[in-house]
Amino acid sequence: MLRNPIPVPRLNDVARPNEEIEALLNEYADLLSITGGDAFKARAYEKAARAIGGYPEDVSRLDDKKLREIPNVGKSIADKVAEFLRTGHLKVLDERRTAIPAGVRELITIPTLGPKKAMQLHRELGIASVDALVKAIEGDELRGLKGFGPKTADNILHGVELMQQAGDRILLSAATDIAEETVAALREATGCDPEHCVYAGSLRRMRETIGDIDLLVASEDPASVMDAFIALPHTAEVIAHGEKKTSVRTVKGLQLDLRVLPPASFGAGLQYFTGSQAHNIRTREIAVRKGLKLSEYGLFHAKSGRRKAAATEEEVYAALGLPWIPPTLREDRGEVAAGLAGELPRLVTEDDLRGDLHTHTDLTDGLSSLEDMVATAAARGYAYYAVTDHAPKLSMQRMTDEKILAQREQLRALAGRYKKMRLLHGTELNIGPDGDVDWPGEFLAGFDLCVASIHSHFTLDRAAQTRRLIRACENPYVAVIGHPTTRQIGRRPPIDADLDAVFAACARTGTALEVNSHPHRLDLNDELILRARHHGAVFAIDSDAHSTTHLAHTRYGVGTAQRGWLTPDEVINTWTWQRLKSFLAKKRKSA
DNA sequence: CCCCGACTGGGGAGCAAGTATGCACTTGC
Repeated sequence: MLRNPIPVPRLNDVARPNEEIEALLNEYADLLSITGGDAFKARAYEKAARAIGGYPEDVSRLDDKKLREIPNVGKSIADKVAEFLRTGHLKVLDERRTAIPAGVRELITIPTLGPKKAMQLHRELGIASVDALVKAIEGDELRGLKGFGPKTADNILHGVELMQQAGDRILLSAATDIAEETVAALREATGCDPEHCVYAGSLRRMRETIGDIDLLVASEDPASVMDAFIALPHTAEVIAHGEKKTSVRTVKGLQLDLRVLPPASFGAGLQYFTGSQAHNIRTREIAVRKGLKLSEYGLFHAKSGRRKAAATEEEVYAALGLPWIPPTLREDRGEVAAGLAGELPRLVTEDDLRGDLHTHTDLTDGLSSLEDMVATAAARGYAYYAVTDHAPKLSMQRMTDEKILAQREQLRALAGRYKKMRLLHGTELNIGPDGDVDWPGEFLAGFDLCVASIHSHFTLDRAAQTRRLIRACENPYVAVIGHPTTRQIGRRPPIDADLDAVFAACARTGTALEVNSHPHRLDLNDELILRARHHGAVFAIDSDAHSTTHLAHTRYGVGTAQRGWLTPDEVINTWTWQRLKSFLAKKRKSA
């Protein structure tokens, strides 16, 4: 079931049509499954939504015939897409929306609460929002309702809590899209200097979720910029509108703050509004000790009030005796001390990545063909690229020995076309409850590289989870542990395991830990990367792409890796193929 | 609803886990 519990705000008329239609079709599928009837129909809409969301071409530019060439899009759905593109509405969806309150759809975003139970709650108790459900549980109103025992109530409350941890925050990827679109629009505004129009805040630091978006513009003409900002089509409500700061809430409820500064203060403002607050407190302490005062307008001599630095961040940091500190490090995790000591890490960047070691094709649950995935990878300039489709134990994917061996032949045949990129044939193995994987060693030896991940039995106890992960590390053919904690932001908690023991096992056995770049995963996250580093483990920043468009998700993985202080030397897919090859070979020797 | 292989209709994944219930249903993968 494709759901998105975290509201993904979109600008009305600048959102990518593919994503807008994906959301619409998903909503329709949800409403179909709530009202019951043909389950396959709802599934068909979900599949089409996914296919359109991941489709590389802008669907608004496709005619009816081309629309129907998208896999899982037939006549009916193509007609609906065309209807939406033409009219901005979908009649059948509007009808369903009238019949089912939005809050009922919201209910099925609670983990463990599906369409059947949501509809039952609505039908029998008139519950039409998450809040109303929580109140009903707390008021013991579910007692006697068929299918809702005490455990179910507990699970619902726990699920709601999980959702609320993500709170009103949205995913890094969604916030990035909105911020980039808004910045692009503001750069066109009268009085805006395009060179000094950026986003700051937690988004610039690349936190995994974002509460609101801070925008920063240097201008001598603030009023014009503010007016242009308010006039953007996504604005639903103007919260504050002043000379220096304007805040709006978008149609999807996301807050955007715009601050306009004099050009001479831009660097100080950027430093200040990037944060984090804890980092700013550190830098201010240094300023105070030097007899200086740091604010969003600049670094000043405390006594004379004379400005010492303000135009660029580099200047401000330099005047404090610090090198420029990358925003992803500004969390008060020792970056100021490291900067003072001249020991800031040389962080891994997207340019450092020489390949992607975890990707899928339409042989399993991917949306793009092997040829398309490989061509897109080559266009990214990779030196090597691994195709790692799901292994048989994830039975929903229906993988067989024959299919994966046929894919290997196909890949080898393709290799001749790519002189600069080495194609690797791999698989994403399933780590069973005991730590076993799908195939025996002799079959695994045929792969160039194996990722191994947990896809089931998420609730084993701590000892069992730890044991299974360590056993997977000890498998000589497992090169990478994929999305090690299996958490999904706002959806699923991480498994309970003694991760320090697992990290130590990775370091000992020469197994890389994945930094999965999928915006819903970002797994390992920054804090766990920092912990794993201490054990001497190495990492792989992978896209886990299920579509050609997902290969670019590595930007979020790289941001997360930077927040974990990773250098290229610690990331195996920045290495040359020669070095990576010997890394893989060394572990296999233990077989 | 889509796809496929047929030509008008059938199949689409199918199981594990958990809970409530008394052997069934829902959820999630």
